[in-house]
Amino acid sequence: MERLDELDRALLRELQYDARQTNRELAAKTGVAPSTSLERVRALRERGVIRGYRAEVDLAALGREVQAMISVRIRPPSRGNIESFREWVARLPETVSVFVTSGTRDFLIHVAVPDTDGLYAFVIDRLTERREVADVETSVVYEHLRAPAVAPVRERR
Amino acid sequence: MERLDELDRALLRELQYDARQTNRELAAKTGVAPSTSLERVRALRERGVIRGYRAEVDLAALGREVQAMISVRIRPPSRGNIESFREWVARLPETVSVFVTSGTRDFLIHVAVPDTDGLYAFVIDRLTERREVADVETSVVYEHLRAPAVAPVRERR
DNA sequence: TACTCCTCCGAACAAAATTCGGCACTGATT
DNA sequence: AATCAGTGCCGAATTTTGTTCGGAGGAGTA
Repeated sequence: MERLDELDRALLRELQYDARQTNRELAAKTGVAPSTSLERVRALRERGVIRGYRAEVDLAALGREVQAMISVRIRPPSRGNIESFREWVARLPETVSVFVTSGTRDFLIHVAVPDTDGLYAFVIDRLTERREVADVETSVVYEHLRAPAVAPVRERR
Repeated sequence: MERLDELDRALLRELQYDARQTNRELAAKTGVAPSTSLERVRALRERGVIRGYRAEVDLAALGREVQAMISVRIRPPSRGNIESFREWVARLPETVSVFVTSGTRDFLIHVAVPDTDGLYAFVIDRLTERREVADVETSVVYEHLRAPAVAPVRERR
């Protein structure tokens, strides 16, 4: 994969910070012409460096006040079991994201639910309906910090 | 907080799927006039329901091929220790996100580093420089699936 | 009915995205 | 040293979009 130069990196920093700023702002902040930044960003998108643009939504505002990380052990941890569980869990409405991991647990599931009842129900109703789930451990998430995308680029010249 | 109606929800779905589509597309897909969708989206942003817009970047393309979840126990788990560790770890360049959790561990840190050496170095150099870190457990992340934002809205009429 | 409050609409205007011809630079070739 | 191809960037022209705002329509109230 083609390497990224300083301009690419600056554009990525800016777009992680605010993906909806105008191309003109992007160009001004990175010190190039709008047509140049447009072309670079398009290339980054086509190369797959930028995977997409997402609105970050406040889960609490959607009525999902309680978040948790649930670690799951699958037995036996065969490819078939891992893959089918992965597909299934990623599609549940409670699921925010899924990590497939090494170690004593095979999955780490980030869920957001309306309340603690919803959390309990998720664990004892949803998860246990899967035979391959051997072990579950739930931790409530008090706070979730995203790493502040690297500080935005300051204007040049 | 003011409740969300069907239009708000449809707009959120669309913006989670693609935050860079034009307001006109948004309006067409949700069956309202562009001025209406513009006003709704602005309100959602001002209310804090939409927290921001982010480009999703392929970490491997940035040379961070290895991801891990690192759970950390802080001793004693006093407010001072928790808060200072949280601020410190969230600012490290390796950190992708930080979960403050209940249970036997106090933190879960999602990191992305160039290679396994980088991971090892993060754990034995960075983390252990903090006195309050009592215990660390590392799991390599083989795969990270984001829950597919709910299926986009189909065009009305 | 008359009134107020909202929400949404659509046309007009301002601003942005997008295209594309051409210039400048680089490196290879002769 | 001169030529040439390839590449990346620029800026003006064009197309598309964002944004504003007056007014229409509907719901609720007195």
